[in-house]
Amino acid sequence: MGRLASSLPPPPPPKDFDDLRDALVERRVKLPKRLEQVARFAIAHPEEIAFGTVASIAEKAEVQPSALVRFAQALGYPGFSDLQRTVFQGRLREKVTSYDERLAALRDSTGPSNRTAALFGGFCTAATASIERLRESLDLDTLDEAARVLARAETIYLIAQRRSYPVTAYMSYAFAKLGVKTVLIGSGLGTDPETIGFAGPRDAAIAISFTPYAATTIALARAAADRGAKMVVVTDSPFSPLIADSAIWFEVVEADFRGFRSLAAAMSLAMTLTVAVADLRRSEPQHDGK
Amino acid sequence: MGRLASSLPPPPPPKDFDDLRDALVERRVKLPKRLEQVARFAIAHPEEIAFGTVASIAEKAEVQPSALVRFAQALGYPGFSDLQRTVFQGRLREKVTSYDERLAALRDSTGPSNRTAALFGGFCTAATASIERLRESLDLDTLDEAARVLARAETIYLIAQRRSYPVTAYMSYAFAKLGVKTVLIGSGLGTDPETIGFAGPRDAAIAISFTPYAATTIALARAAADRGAKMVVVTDSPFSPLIADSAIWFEVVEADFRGFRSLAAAMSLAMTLTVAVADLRRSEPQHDGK
DNA sequence: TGATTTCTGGAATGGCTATTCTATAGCGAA
DNA sequence: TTCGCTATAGAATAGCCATTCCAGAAATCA
Repeated sequence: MGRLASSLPPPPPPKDFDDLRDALVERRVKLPKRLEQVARFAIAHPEEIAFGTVASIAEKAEVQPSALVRFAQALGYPGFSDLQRTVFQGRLREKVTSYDERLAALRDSTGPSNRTAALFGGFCTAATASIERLRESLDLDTLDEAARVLARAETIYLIAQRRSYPVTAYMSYAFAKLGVKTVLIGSGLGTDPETIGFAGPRDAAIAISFTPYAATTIALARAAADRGAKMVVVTDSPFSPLIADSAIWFEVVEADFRGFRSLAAAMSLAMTLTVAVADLRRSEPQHDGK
Repeated sequence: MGRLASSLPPPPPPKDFDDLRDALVERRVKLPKRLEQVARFAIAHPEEIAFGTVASIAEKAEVQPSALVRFAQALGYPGFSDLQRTVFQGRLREKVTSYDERLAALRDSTGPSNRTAALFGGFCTAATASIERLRESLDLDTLDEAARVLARAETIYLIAQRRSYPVTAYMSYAFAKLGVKTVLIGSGLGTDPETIGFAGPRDAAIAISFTPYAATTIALARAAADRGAKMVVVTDSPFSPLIADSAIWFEVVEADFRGFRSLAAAMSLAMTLTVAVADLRRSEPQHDGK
């Protein structure tokens, strides 16, 4: 017995949430599969653990109740209830009381001591400001119309370069997942003009460009429009050269910070269009496999 | 019966802690002596009520267990457990997860007649919520460290697939504009493993992946790490397989709406890293033309 | 491969829980 | 005072709770 005890120097159980989190993240405790699953759930949904009962938590984590108890015991607690009380309920207790203090501390330390922190704050602010502005200015009827036009199209061409390219790249991915046929222009293979040549009156194109408007985007958008494709344009000014070709256009003015404009508003609009089109297709199928 | 019913319009039970507090303080509910005592205790020690059992609370409040039940019923709740869950546990939950709740509320309120408008609102909320959450949880020291490591690198490899690809695509563009040498992986040419083969100890790599982690991203990140490149990882869980290869990692949990996760938080982080690295390079040049 | 240990699912169990019930105490009105 | 009513204390109870236990499935090792 003495030998057995000495061969197992039990590490002390984590005393608060951060302790536990660190221990799990750094794999300082090696856990079997199911207990690992419990650990994931616990880190992801700490309030569930704080307030739930063993049965209810087990159901949500898709685990047997006994697994929860074993998890707690593997960490060095006598039972699950102890873990729950000490770590998860303690975390919330502490949080509320120290909330105001943390806030005050934050306010004090907001000196420019950390330049990177200021950068991060700036970009976050720019992003949320852009989104708020678009939220107020976006015309919902135009949005609806754009979605309907795109839903009716056989193929949707996605045209963007440079800074706007990530937006179409995302749309390309999301549309594909939703089973909507698109062609992503601007992948850099140099065959874009030829690709656009396949566009026709039954297709549509989304063109995205901001000042300074990329020449190729303008040219490609015009080519698509000339071939009769319905155009949906996202740009930053009513005077944008893209608008000439399009009946449907959105004005998206992104806030900038340190000369870098946010993409957040354009992204939100893009996601909306993507899902809206997929929804419409689903409710009134017209261009399935054709 | 009609007369009796109309003489007792039962006031709706307070739905959150502030409601209850106001109702009790303003004496809008008149309570008998012992129940008043319970009310005092509840306002003074809300966490006791949130976490305790009827028996334990009763003991601390120097009251009979049944008094607690009667208290809850006097407020309009069917039993004490309901009051406890709705008001006292809800209060703590809200503090921590207000972002998710905002989203849940949004989901419930089938707001404007226009479905597309609801979509747009949802994606905007998801984006701002994601950004706010990251703003609170991001560790600034890690951010600084990541920027320094990347600034020291000769070449920065950008690894991402699918949903995360737009983020690296943006970084690739922005880094290029700032004169930082990068290699964008995942352009779909199929030569990525070979490209990663050029990475070495003097380079760094940024790998971005969220659940479900793309297998190729994991493989490519590992390959880069094996060759000695410094890794900076952006992922959504401490258990992400990417973290194994990296000392520096960011946890970015994006809110989702209709099953589509936002990219806004990851984007803000990406922009911050990009500009921070460029700033560092400018202030202490070390890897100009080599 | 087979032996041995570890892990897991699921049922069994005893204790504790919230709630109800009832006798009685308290209190205002007549 | 006595009546009528409400509020209370405390015991009774049914249900759920955390935990234990064990047979069998996996994993590990030789």
